[in-house]
Amino acid sequence: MKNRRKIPLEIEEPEAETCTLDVRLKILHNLPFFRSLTHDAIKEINNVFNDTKYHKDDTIYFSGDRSTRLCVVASGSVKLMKHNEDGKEILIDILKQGEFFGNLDPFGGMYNEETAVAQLPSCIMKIDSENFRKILHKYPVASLQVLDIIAKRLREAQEMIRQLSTHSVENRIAYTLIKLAEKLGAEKDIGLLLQIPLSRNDLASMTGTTPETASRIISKFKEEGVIQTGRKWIAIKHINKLKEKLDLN
Amino acid sequence: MKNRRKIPLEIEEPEAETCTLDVRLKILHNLPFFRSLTHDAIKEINNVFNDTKYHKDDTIYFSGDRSTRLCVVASGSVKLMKHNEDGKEILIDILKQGEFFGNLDPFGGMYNEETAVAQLPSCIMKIDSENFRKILHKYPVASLQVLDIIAKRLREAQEMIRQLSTHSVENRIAYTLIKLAEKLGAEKDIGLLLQIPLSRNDLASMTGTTPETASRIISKFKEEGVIQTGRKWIAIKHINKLKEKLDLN
DNA sequence: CGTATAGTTGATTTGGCTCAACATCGGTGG
DNA sequence: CCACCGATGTTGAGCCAAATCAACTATACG
Repeated sequence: MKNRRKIPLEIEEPEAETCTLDVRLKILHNLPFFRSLTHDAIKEINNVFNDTKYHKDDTIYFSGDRSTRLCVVASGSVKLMKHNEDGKEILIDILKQGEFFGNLDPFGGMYNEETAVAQLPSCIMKIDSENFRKILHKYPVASLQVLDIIAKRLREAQEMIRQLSTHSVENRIAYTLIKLAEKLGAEKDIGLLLQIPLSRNDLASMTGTTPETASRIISKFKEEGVIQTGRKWIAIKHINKLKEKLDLN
Repeated sequence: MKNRRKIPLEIEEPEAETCTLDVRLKILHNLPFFRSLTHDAIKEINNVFNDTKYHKDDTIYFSGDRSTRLCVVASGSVKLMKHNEDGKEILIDILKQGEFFGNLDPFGGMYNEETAVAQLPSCIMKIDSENFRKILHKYPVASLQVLDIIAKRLREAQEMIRQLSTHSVENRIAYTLIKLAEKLGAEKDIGLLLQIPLSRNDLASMTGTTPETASRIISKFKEEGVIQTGRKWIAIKHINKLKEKLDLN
């Protein structure tokens, strides 16, 4: 009856130790905001970065920590979250290789707004935001590109606000699954497999609901044959059906 | 019993026609991101801007419009909002003199994400975002400052998301009133008067609720003596009491 | 003044939260 | 290799905050 598989199906956990000079240069070069810089510039920039490896579930920094570092995911995956006084948490974003996070405005806020946790074994390249600003100052093109990325995140946040204000939980979960699929989906025989360990709790805190409600909706989607799931994994069989759900309401 | 005044109390509606060269230069100079530029640079920049006057409730642009303009509020006040298919709308922000909005990324999105409406008679200075980028490219300091502003907006949006996910409507309204008071409050005998026409509907769409619920909460606050209100205006008598509300829950 | 718009208030309904009991998975150590 | 246990996920029942629907009042504006 229940055709869910017993095994989490090969979620590849990337090696943590991929931070050789070569890899670093390549990553820096592929960063959207450094892409247009020369090789020499990248080399120079590389010197200002240092990197740290994290195990799964290690905390990279805590919300409220005084810190002025900008971080780049060199490998692995990072969860950004906020938590309330009462312990409730919300998951802001999941970042993959090449995405950045942390503080890039040493004057505005000297402390971190969110908590960053390695979702998988990860290598994080860090730079003091003061230095990063010097780089941006020196390379205006990079500056504009960073601007675009932040602007995009702002748009996404506003879209989230719109959804929280006006859409049902079912809608929001469908939307979130689609987004995750676009970002982290890998074609498998079972469907578009989300290449991250995603618990009901994670999904709930991404959509502003409770694990119980998330579970109910997921069960419903499963019954409808739209997705397949197991413990900490989700695969989407019919992304179109999910997208249809967005239209109603 | 009800001590609310009959008259909207002097909300000064700024003149729409304050877009003389002098004023323009002054405004440009006071823009947070141009503040550090020389007078000559400002003059040069001024040439690339042009301005348009809007009456109250005029639409500056519609969500979805194809446009690559960046806008700056020279005078007046602008509402940014999104609306759903079903007509429901959310109010993203209210902007005053010196704040900017619109599209500054001509490559990312060529169309507007929100609708912008003049909340008061307003003068809006506009620049093609391509030209704005040229300016930013030329003046890296400005670029970094724009970055900081966008980053701040992102943080605010994320805070809003957190609140929508975890706080009660009463909390959110209290929070929103405090924010508005900080931004738009003017000391009057009745308290901190919010210098904008703010309907229950506006308040509701800023906090992700319905006008009815907003009205109920506002009534409650009024009974508690925390605020005074009338048609399209709110004055805060005891902002501390509002702030206390944030702590519970 | 009269009318349209904005705001209030009540009654009813409901989506989703809470609390609670139970099922299942997967890792660990015997 | 299996049994066990903690973490994770599921499901049900009851409840509550807030949405909806609806009737009504107050306000400003022409």
